[in-house]
Amino acid sequence: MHSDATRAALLRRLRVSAGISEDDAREIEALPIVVRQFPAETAVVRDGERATNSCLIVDGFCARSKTIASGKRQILSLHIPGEIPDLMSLFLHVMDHDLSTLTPATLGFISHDNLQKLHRRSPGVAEIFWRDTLIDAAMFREWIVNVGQRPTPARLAHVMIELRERLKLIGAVDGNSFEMPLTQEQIGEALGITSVHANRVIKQVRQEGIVEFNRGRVTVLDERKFQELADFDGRYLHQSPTL
Amino acid sequence: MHSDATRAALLRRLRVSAGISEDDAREIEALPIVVRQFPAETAVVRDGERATNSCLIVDGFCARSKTIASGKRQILSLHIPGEIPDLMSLFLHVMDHDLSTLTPATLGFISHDNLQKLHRRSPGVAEIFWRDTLIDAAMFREWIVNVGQRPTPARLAHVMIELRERLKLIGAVDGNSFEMPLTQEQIGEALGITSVHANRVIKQVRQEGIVEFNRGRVTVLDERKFQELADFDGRYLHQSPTL
DNA sequence: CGGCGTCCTTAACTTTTGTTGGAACCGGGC
DNA sequence: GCCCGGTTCCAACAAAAGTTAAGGACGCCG
Repeated sequence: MHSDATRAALLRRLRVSAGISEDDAREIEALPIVVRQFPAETAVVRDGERATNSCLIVDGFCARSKTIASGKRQILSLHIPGEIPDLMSLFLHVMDHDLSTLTPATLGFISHDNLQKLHRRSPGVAEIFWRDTLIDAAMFREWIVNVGQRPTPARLAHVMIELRERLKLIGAVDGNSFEMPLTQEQIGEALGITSVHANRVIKQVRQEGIVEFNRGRVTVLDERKFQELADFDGRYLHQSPTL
Repeated sequence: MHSDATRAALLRRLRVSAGISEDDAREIEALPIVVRQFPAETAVVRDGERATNSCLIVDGFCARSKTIASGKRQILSLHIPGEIPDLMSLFLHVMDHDLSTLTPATLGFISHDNLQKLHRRSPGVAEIFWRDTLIDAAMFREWIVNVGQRPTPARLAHVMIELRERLKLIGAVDGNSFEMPLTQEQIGEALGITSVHANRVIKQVRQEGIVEFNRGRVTVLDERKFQELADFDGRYLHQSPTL
């Protein structure tokens, strides 16, 4: 079958994480997708907008965020190739948050019409996508815990490990290092702290020889300490479909 | 049709929030539900358990939470009659958080088998439930923002208003006051602060004449100040199905 | 009705985090 | 090579939140 690069990461992810059947894979391969390039730091969909497409990340990094009245911004999640961060807009038509690129990105747009049709035709695919939005919610739950309860160094380590575990699924971890293209300002927005405090925390874990963070790349120096610091239990990622 | 009290709050909520059809309502009325009583402060399902049922709150209040290694607990959401807090376990079989009662509660258990069958039979119902889990996720997103970015008095007010707006749907708001059966310890766990700080914050909003909180009941004294403090925009609750 | 346990309340003190402002660094464009 | 804008980094100080400890209110149960 014709399996183009656009869908490769998505199918790879679904195969590992959702145990997709070959029929379902074919259905997904047949989905019409319109590909478009975006520069870094650009809004893809904005809070309040009405969406008629959902967006597959083909290449690059994205983030979801909300901005409150005072102007403070909270990053809700990071997204990598193979993910469809705004699948929820299929049923929640008006966006309640922003989706934007972190890096230059190539995105594939899938119309809600076509997704709906596919669901009617193939309930199995519908379940896979439903499950995907449920995992999304599970990640939000863990993010709440991170921001609400963990000491700031643990927050940083936790976000890093979550990202790494997801990057592994698509084969994007290179030994002990991986991409995490955020500025310290953005790291602060993800962890619920200011950028200067983010800087303090990064400095601290660096000095303790646990992890290096440089120009959007994480390098783990002491895996044991890193894990211990992060208090990470990957069960919430629900990466095993059989469970 | 036989519309018993068990399903009343659920149907009321779905009618307002999801625009359910009469056929779908009949399907839901026909769902077998096993009702059980629970005392206050009791686990219904625990983190790590494998669920074969989902649980409809018929009466009483529940909360979802996660506990980290250090023993700290984060409350993720509050739940009221008519909601199915663990609908997600339909596809994410092993729980990644706890569901427990806050008050004495009567809960109705719906087997995953019956839910699956209903979805196959009636895709419209499946979409309604899917939408419901997506709203759940939207509430988590807002909860992240609350804990991550808002000053603590605003956090408190925001959680209160969210609860109130949801209680309105099932007709459980009595003028300017409504139930919120949490101890100050639990409020702290919801807001990501300690119980003594929760006490400070409650004292402050009380002294400013904004809101009273007493033995699990909220009484709003100054609605304007309350709204302003909370920075509340209910769009994320997606209570209008047409949008 | 007295005692016990839970929750609420507060104070004093410590630690964490935010704020402000500025210096050093770094990469890209000219 | 050099300037420019955005990061990164840092220090000094201020504010917010955590910790510990203890007294008081309140309801429940014996």
